[in-house]
Parts: sequence; structure tokens; C-alpha cells
Amino acid sequence: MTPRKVKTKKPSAVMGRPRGFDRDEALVEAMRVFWARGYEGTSIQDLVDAMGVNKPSLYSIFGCKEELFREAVELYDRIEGIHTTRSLEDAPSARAAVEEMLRANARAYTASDKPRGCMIVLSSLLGSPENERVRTFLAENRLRGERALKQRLERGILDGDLPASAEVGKLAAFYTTVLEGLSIQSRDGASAKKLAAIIDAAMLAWPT
Amino acid sequence: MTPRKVKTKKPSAVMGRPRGFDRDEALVEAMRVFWARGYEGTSIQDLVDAMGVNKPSLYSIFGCKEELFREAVELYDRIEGIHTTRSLEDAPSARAAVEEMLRANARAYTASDKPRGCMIVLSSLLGSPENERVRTFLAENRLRGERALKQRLERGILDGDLPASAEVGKLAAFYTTVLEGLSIQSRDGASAKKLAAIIDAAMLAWPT
DNA sequence: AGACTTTCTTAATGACCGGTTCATATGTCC
DNA sequence: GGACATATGAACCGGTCATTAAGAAAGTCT
Repeated sequence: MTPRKVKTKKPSAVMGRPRGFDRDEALVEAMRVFWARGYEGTSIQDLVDAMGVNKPSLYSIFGCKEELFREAVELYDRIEGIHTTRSLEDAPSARAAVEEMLRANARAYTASDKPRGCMIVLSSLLGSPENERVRTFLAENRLRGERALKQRLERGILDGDLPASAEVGKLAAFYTTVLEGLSIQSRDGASAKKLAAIIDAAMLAWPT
Repeated sequence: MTPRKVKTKKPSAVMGRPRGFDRDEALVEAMRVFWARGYEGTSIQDLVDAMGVNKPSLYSIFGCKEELFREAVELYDRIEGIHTTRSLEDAPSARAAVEEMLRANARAYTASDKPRGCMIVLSSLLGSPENERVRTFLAENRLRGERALKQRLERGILDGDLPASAEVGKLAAFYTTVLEGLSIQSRDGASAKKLAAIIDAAMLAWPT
């Protein structure tokens, strides 16, 4: 019963026909398409064209459309989310953290070489019921961002640069709302200058 | 050549088989479906099911999908936009106008008998290139809202309840951004209480 | 060289897309 | 009772959707 030699099916990266594309580069292109057109607005054919990957390879390597999208969102988090992460971590005070987070994102939202606005905010807000899971996936991501912001504010209280009476949950919700609104303003053609003015106004709400 | 009697083709509303539905009621249902699922997320079949109208009638009466959507948006403007319009018109000061506009919309966004958030903000932000016109149609609507808000602020200066030094364009952009962000917060499950807290914070940015 | 492994091309799947055709049903007018 | 006008139901149009099956191509292994 036990065969003499069992071929362990460990997939070899060196044998077989070499693939004609780089996985990481292809994923970057997928991210950009999803970012520009949204989840439901992007067809597999759009992805095939942009990624330079044929359809069967796309499916064998990335699974289905939804899995590819989730990977694209994770990549987006790593590449673009760094602005937020670094601002929150590096700033010397809670106030500076929030302001720099907003300004760094506003700069990214209006960069000329990228789709406008935030992929996580824009790429699937409404849609058909069969894609509900994708929307909740993104919503959870947004809520995580709001929690991270709240935690940074709590640190501000501990550090003594934010009054202990400050309502951190309220503040986190407000600045998250502003950040999300900035994505829509970006989509509507707002200039970097206009976004900066909006942030100016938003910072006036900081507790004294 | 000239016939004795030329039948003038004025379509009669009384002759022929009477339609089995009310046009206005059907349009309300179409609005709700587009509001809940967005433009691209709504199929003609979804509309047929919700409106109680068969497909040929839908096309003969409302044109194509895009025309129906535009009519649905106009209806939304009349039904739901009234909150904004009335707040801006009736409030005794610019500040009260902005605050009441935000609070009225926040109430509407979290009403249990309606889809959450604003149809004009949410129903088509990203999508395939062929529906670009729909997105610009909505973007123009949003920009009109921001202009209307700016005009109300200018009136506040004339009325003397807003300092002449106030930057009305900046303020209008800021409060529009907050309003748009509230739609996303609503979609993410924010309670009426949470939206109210966000508005509390936003009003702290009012110029003194 | 030939066995083996992986990716490639090609084409197909069944379901659904927005939109239309056409015969039939249901009403008013003369 | 027709003739006429409008609405309805069902079936259909070409096209696209996401996904996959089958076999040819292009490498490394022994």
C-alpha cells in the first residue's frame, strides 16, 4: 500500500515554463485599476489588460476576483497607508499627528500620477447584494483607521499634550469624517490648495 | 396626395389599455433601489421587480437606465434635498443654517425606513468608464450644493451675523466635506448619536 | 533524449447585462 | 360591434460577466 516513492507535490519555482510577468508588479497594476474604477466597475478583462497576465494565470495565482481585490487592498494599505501610520507614530503631539495625517493624505489624494482619493473609501460603497462582503471588508478597514486615530489621541492624553477632558472618541470620529470627505472632494476635482484650506478649517475644531 | 383627414398623432392618455402602475410611485421605488445599490449596482431587472413595471413599459416611459436614474436623482433632490434647502433658507443666521443643515441631514441619513447616507454622494463615485457621465452628473450636483452653502454664508455677512473677514469659500468647502463624510459614516453603521457628536465637533470650527 | 512541471493560448461555460420585438390583452372611440 | 390606441407578457438580441477546461509551449530535471 505504501508506495516506494511518493512524489511530494511541493510546487517548484524553478521548474516548468517560467511565467511571463512579475507577480508583485502585476498586483500593483491590479491595485491601480481597482483604485481608479472601484471593485464592481473593474472587469476581469480590465485586470488582464492592465496586469499583462492571461486569464487562467490570473486565476491560478490570485484565486478569484474578490481575493485579488483583497490582496490589492492590503498592498494599498502598505504603500499608501504608510502616510497615515507614519504621521500618527512620528508626530510629537496628538494635534500634530492628526494635522500631519490629514495633510499627508490630502497630498496623496491630489498627486498627479495616481487615482484621486482613497481606494479604501471609494472603491466599494454601494453595489449589488452579492458583493456585500467586499463592502464590509472595506468598512472594517475604515473603522480600524478610526480606532487607530482614537488610540493616538489617548496617547496624547497620557503624554499630556491633550487635555484629559478631551473626548477622544468624538474627535476621532470627527477627523475620520473629514478624512473620508476629502476623498470625495478629491474625486470632485478639488485642488491641493482647496484640500489644505479644508484642513485649516478642520483644525480650528481642536480642543483648547 | 393630401389625405382628406390626417390623424394627428397626439397620444391619448385616456384611450388604449390603462397602465397597471402609477408613474410617480414607480419612480419613488426606482429612487430607493438606486439609493440602496448605486447606479451600476442596480440592474434593470432589479428596477422591474421593485417598480412593478414590465421592461417594455419601463423603457417606453422612462427612456434608458441613465435617464431613469437622472429622474430618480431629481426626485431625490425634491424629497430629501428639502432638508438642506429649508435649513439654509429658514435659519435666522448663517451659523444656525449650517448647523441645522448638518443635523437635518444626519437625521435623514440614519432614518430606519430609508437607505443610509446621501444618494447623491454615494450612488456613483467610481465605476467603469462608460458611466462617466453619470458620475459627473452627480459631481455637479454636489458642487451646486457647496455653492448654495457658500451663498448662504455670504448672506450671513450681509446680514451681519458673520464677520466680513470670514472666508466663505473655505467654510463652505469645509462643511460640505463634513456633510459628505457623514454619508460614509452612516454607511459604516454610525448611530444618530455619533453623527450628532461629529457635528458638535465640526461646529467648533465656526469663526469667532 | 525524454519525463516532468508549470505557464501559456484558445475557447468555452452558464448566467446575466441593457435593450428590443412582437403578439396579445385591455381599454376608449365611433 | 368594430376600428383604434396603449400596455402587457414572454421571448429574444448581441454582448459581457466571472470562471474554467483542454491542450500546446517552454522551461528544468534525471
